[in-house]
Amino acid sequence: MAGPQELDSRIIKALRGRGYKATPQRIAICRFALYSHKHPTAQRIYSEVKKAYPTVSLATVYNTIQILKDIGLLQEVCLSRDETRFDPNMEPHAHLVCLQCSSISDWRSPLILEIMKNVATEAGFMPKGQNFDIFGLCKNCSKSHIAISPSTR
Amino acid sequence: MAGPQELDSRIIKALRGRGYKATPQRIAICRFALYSHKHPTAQRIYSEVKKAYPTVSLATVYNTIQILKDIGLLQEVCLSRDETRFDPNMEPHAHLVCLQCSSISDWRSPLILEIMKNVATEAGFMPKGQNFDIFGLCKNCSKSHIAISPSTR
DNA sequence: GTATATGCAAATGTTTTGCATCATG
DNA sequence: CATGATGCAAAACATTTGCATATAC
Repeated sequence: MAGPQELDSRIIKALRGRGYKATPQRIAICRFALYSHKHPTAQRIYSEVKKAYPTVSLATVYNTIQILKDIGLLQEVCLSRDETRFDPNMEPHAHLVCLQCSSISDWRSPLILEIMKNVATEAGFMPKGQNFDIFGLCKNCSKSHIAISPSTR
Repeated sequence: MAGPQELDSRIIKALRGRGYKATPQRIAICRFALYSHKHPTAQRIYSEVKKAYPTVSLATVYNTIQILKDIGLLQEVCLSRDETRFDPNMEPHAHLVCLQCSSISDWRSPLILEIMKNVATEAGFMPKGQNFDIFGLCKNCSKSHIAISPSTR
């Protein structure tokens, strides 16, 4: 397991390696965006970083997000017009988005890669990336759903 | 094949059946949103309908889109923050989004349903809907890509 | 010391809302 | 003819931009 200071030095290395300055605000933003495992929104990152740096601006948050996208460490997950989230998991995977509690969890499946292969061989489409969102009820919420309305159909 | 007037009467039936009035603007909007096969944006629908109804407003377009979503004839496809499109194909399918020519085509695959089944049995997640976008180069664009830069890697 | 990043405020673009007028059923 | 829809303008948001000041290297 990587400790906090080890994560920070990874971040600093990644930024400097691409010619970006490793400012404290940027490091804090990267820490949350890359390692919080929360699929955060820009606002959420902003609120979080504000605790340590009260004068930080949304412009800086967006600027840093853009850098992370450019260097391939973060991708956008656009669930709906007003629900843009960011995801540091760059491997092909699906998001299980709970319509009740709004939780988002990652789901890895070899079938995703298989679909992308099929698309290439059968449609001549050359895939570069993907975003797969599955909307429904998570394990917890579907339990309580059954408990509350057992005869719904 | 359904003729234009047959499509219109389907639309009118769908609207009235749910207690909505079938105004000419609404019919024109539905016609384009449901049958143009273009995955249009709200602006695109607006421009198109403006040709026949120059005073139509974006508010009416959004209002009608909302109705179509409510009655299950249309869904949102959020490709990125400034690329919200609408899709009348309510069957599970993927979108092949070309990064070069911006074309979007539908891709049906039984593997998508299989993934949704796996998610249910293995993660206890009860899927209600999905959105799967695959970004890359379409058949045409990948051809010209190869032609222009044969040794790229 | 210099180039770059920050934070603020203003601008942008999409979607939503309020309301008086108008058209559908 | 009553209810609900339209079109306009203004409001609400997230995101981007411009610029003077501050900071990293």
